[in-house]
Amino acid sequence: MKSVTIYDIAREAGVGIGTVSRVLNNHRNVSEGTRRRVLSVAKKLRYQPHSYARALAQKKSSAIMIILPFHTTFFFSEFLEGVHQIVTKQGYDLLLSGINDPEGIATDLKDLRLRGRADGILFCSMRLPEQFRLVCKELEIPIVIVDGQAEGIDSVSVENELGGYLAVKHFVSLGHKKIGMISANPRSTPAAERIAGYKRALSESLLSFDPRLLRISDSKKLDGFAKETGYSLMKELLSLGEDRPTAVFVSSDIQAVGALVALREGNVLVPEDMAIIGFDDIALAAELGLSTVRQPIRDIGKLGVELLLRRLQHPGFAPQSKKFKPELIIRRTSEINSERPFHSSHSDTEHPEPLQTEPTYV
Amino acid sequence: MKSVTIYDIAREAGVGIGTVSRVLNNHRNVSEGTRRRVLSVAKKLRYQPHSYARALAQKKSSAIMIILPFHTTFFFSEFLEGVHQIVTKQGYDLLLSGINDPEGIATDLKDLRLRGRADGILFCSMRLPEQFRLVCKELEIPIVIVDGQAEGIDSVSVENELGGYLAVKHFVSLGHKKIGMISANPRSTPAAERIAGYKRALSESLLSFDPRLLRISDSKKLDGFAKETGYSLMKELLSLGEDRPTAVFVSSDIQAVGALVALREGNVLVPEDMAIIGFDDIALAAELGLSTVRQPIRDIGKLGVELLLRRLQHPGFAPQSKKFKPELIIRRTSEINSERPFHSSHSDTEHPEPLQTEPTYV
DNA sequence: CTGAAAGCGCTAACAC
DNA sequence: GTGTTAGCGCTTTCAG
Repeated sequence: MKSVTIYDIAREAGVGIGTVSRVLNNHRNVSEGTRRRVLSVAKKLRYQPHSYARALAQKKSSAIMIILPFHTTFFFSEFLEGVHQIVTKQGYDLLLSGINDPEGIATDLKDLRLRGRADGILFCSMRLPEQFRLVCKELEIPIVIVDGQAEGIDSVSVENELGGYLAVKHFVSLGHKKIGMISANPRSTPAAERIAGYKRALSESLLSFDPRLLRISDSKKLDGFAKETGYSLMKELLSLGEDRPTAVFVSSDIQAVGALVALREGNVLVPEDMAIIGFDDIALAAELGLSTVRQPIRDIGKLGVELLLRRLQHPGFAPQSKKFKPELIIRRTSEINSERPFHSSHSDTEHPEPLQTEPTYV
Repeated sequence: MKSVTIYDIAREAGVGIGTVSRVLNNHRNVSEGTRRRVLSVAKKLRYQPHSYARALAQKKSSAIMIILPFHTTFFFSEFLEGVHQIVTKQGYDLLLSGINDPEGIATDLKDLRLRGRADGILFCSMRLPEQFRLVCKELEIPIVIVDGQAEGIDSVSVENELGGYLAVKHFVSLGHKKIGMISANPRSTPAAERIAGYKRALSESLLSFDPRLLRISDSKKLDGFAKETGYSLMKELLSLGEDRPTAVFVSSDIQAVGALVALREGNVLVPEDMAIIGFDDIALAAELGLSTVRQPIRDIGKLGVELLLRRLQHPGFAPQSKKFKPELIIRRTSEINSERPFHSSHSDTEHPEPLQTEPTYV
């Protein structure tokens, strides 16, 4: 390894390595003369600090590990961009750890060997295994949960209950009386909360809750946040015949996509025969004209790291649970009168110029 | 830092730290007895190795850095999953470094300080700055270029020329005579290659090349791989009036999405009045029924790291430039006779079951 | 087989 | 202000 170290530059500049270190780290108590000299030598030698050596000496890795399931494609790109943006600004590295199968998460986490590797962890969209939590506690690595919650741990998420409430209230304002819901497995907290919002809106609107109209997935896979779930549960709703709902709130966009397939197969017109609102506002939603409850995903990412970084600096704080307010995005699938019957999603109102709308990612 | 080190376990097991290290690293020359004893103590103390300390001592970080632009959303998720899968299997970490603005990439790369931080780099979807290349060379960090190429460097990409060729040949087989193309900025190699394929197919089919039908973006931003580009260039094509093409190959799906918007605004039926084929096969494409040239993105990711890891072990090899063959995916936007006039892509052939296929909406 | 010792490159006291 | 000296936790000779 011929790379240049602080020893090289110390020798060349005729000073001690301590001084070099001080200069490189912007410490005070360095005469302007030597500082300049050291700096120039460093540049000449094209010195690059060795991050791990520094990490060892400082007992601080300057890295954030983010753990997320690969299958929630909804998180990628935009979320990571938000995180990355502030992480790097603070001089941290981003360690990415994807989980292929949230079911087998415990095993995956075992291999993580995160001792000294990351100063903090961003744990996304999964239930935090108790075991893992303990390991981190022992290693004194703080965790921030994103898109989820747990007692005594910092977290940032969206007000799911409110989201469900808003969606249903919108249906009510449109005059719907029979409002159904397709939900993921309520053992997932977000799913449970969205159901709660659905129920609150119903009762507040003096609409009785009809258990037949609430279809809940018992799928373990992804807790039911999958296209297939939306498809099959919508089939169930359709089988109700005359009693089927005229509007359905679906607990995620990806399920809503499945539901729309079922509707098309059943020749049910959307939104005329059945209105649909999803949740998340993934890129697909905009393109498909799917009304939805939007999560400010990039901001969630940013706030997540901010919380984490703050805790790294002030470990004492009481754990916080931040909540973002979701936003109802009305598109074609819940419009009452859509002039353009078919593919008219670009009537989005949130952005004036059609082409500036939802930057589409996948 | 009260975490347990090899000293703790050495003391507890009554051996030297050297022995502990040997046991932990599965070295030979350790008696079965001590090995067992050390291992049990390690487990009891819940020892976790410190990755950075090890990295320092080994002069090997066991990490791969992946550098990609955030805006090529097409890469995320699936690509990272492919990479992650094999990276972790080999005991490496994944360091994610996103580039917000490929224009300012040089600056971003400067702050990377990758000395000792990563053993290798996966450089995706951007032109490799010469400066950066030199730095890596000096640091002896091998680079593999993904979705691009450069003289003397390992790379993996797709046969873009062939992709363009296939798309246009398909149009020809459908009877189209006036075939246009919307392209990103040809200073991007993939874009240039796709144009070449377009031209080859034309001449091979004895169709004369009409310069007016080839619209090329001169946008610097993302090299024109953006929805806006597709939109405005399609507007240009439409302004040709009677001379406009009856089929258009678009150099990326994301641009094709923009083009479709322009078509809808112009009341041009797809595919009746104009057929469209994109490139990439992002998830949106399936949902929108967009015909496209598919890149095996996950495999590209896998092969990329494999190349990289191989080079780490055998630095001597001559640089390789691997190419995947793209695959033409026919969907609604290039079908000749679709019974369901607009959004009826369910005739996809690649997946038998309806839910596995590309559900489109109503 | 195994213990002791010498680093890996850098930071952080601690003297001068 | 600046040089020197301990480590950080682990791997790797090198003796024995």
